Amino acid sequence: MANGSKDPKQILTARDVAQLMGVSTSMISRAFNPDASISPAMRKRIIEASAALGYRPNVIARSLSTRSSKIVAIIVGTLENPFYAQVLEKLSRELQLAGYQSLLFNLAPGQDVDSQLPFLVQYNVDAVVIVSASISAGIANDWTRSGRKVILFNRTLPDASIPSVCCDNFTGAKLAVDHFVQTGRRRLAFAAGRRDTSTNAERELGFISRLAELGKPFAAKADNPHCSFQDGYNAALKLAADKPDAIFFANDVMALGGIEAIRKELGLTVPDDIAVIGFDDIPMAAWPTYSLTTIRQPLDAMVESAVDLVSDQSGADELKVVHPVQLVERASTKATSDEKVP
Amino acid sequence: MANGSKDPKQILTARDVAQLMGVSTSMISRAFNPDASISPAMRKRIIEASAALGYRPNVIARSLSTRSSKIVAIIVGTLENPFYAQVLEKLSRELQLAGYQSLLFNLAPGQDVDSQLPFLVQYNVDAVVIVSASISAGIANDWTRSGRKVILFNRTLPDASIPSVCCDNFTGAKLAVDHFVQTGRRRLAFAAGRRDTSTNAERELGFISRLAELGKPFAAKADNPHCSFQDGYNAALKLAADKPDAIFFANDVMALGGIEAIRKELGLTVPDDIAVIGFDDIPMAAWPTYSLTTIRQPLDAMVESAVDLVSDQSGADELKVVHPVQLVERASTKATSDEKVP
DNA sequence: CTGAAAGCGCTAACAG
DNA sequence: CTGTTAGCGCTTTCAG
Repeated sequence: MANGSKDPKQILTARDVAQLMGVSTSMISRAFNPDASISPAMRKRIIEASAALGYRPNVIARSLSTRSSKIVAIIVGTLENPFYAQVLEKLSRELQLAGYQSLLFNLAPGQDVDSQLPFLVQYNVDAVVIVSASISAGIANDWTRSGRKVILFNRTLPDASIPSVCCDNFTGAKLAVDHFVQTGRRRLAFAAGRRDTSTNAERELGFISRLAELGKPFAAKADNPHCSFQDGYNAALKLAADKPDAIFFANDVMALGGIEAIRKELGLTVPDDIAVIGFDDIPMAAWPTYSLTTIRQPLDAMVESAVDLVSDQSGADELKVVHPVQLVERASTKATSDEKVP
Repeated sequence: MANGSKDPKQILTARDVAQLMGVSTSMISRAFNPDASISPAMRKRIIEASAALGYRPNVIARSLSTRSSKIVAIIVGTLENPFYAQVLEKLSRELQLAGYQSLLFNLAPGQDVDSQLPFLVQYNVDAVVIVSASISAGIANDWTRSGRKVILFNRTLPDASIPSVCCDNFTGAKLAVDHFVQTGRRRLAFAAGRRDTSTNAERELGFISRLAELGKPFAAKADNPHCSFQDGYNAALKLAADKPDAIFFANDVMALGGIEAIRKELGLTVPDDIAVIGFDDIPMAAWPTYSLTTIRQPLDAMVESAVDLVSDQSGADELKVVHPVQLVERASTKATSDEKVP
């Protein structure tokens, strides 16, 4: 019972360590603060003692003082699209490496970012990264004005000066058209994603404008609310009415759904009857059954840019980073029958 | 320039609101605290004024006082398996609904939980949910003893008294065996996952013991370090040497890889030549190409249990929740040729 | 039911 | 370089 020395709260504070070492608490604070004036010897002593005692500065208390929490909020929608699961994983990992922790906010289907932001202010987050969701320009500007960082990932907002990192969707779509044309396709169709996202709008614009540049006809287009596998499946069926010999899907998940529909429902083959190109290059695109030609987003580079923006002290606004894309050719667009996907 | 009233820091504190309303800061604190003694009228007035002014209590400051942050840490490994992406999504969403925020910790491939835990203590997290990763009994006990909650999701730790939520892996595996046997399969093989996880060990045990109960022979078994698509692919090839007519994979992702190998590499069909069962019931299992029979984990119920454990005040330790599983029959085990997966 | 006062654990001037 | 003194914004006794 009578545990003589201390109450059993088990967890040390800076003052405990200070008393134990016979120094002031400021000293122990400084020891953990890279650019504080403290003698190397003292710092070493403190760090070592802390390690031995198992003391670690309380981040909560620290952020109350500094008004900077070293935590960044990541706002994501559903993770059912593996691409976003990858984004989240890499982003949070890289942020960790850069010394940040990630507070995860899941947007329920109907929810919009704007309504969630006020919530975040309570957490003193240093930045919020919005992955593939939209935010209204007004709110975004309010936030950046109040000294907080907002970074869009995979979206841009033309009329607001918030930093964003994207890939070159426009060029990506053009690459798809060119590849179709080079491999002899004539009737190109497009399975669009949600109309209200910059990403999809850019892909659609790239597709259509390139087709126009080449003087090629445009077979058909289908719109899709959710960008899901099922949407891709349905889109392929709808587009089939116009007899396309190639379909560009706004993302890989939709393309996989499309391939399923082409095979199972229409009884056609890919790529012989219909060639298919997707966008993202998710791991599944490489699976033999699909072997999907796609436009690869340079995810690592994009994540790196995002982390740079988060940790950037320069306060440079209006930073819109655009990464180049690359077409990855697989069987879903090859015409030679020995390589075709059955 | 001369913005008379206040400095432009934009963000209100309890004291600001208190002064504006001519009450004490304690009052505004109480207004936001459900079980504090305050007159309903006063509370109403304060809540309304706060809403109008855009004031929200600062969570950081609050958790410094209360030593409870209303944030829970979720520790996950890779999200490349869609099942875990789903877990993360649902878990964080439900926690949000229950008033918690999720701090996400990504374990790099080599990293173990033990080394990360000390890190978490800094954040005053109310609980940590460890998803599909292992933790040593010693550390786990230390944590629970120091008043913090640790909850294992999809793992158990027999020799430690930490709460966990799992599905009935053992029975699930038995169901798979029974289903194979009932549909006339004779040479059953098992593609195991990592040996060092309770989940996989239970599945393996269930499979083998049921086979023994039935007096059936055991065709073959392959071990796999990563439980990935590629692992499943390789496992199928290795197991093929023993000519099984049915393979049970430790999870769906592996099963999908196995199906690919069976079709593309071995030139056999599913289910005619080899029937396949997976585990988890990820969305892809239902895709027509795979139409994978699988053991469904009741994810919603499991997440609900986890949230209950997090918010449970009863302090009841030694809570190991096990949810029943269910076999979902699809084409990968049907023998009738009109339904077979070509 | 309400106000005053004393912290939570840390950082940030300010002296020495 | 080091110690002292105030807070960060909120909660929580303790009086009244």
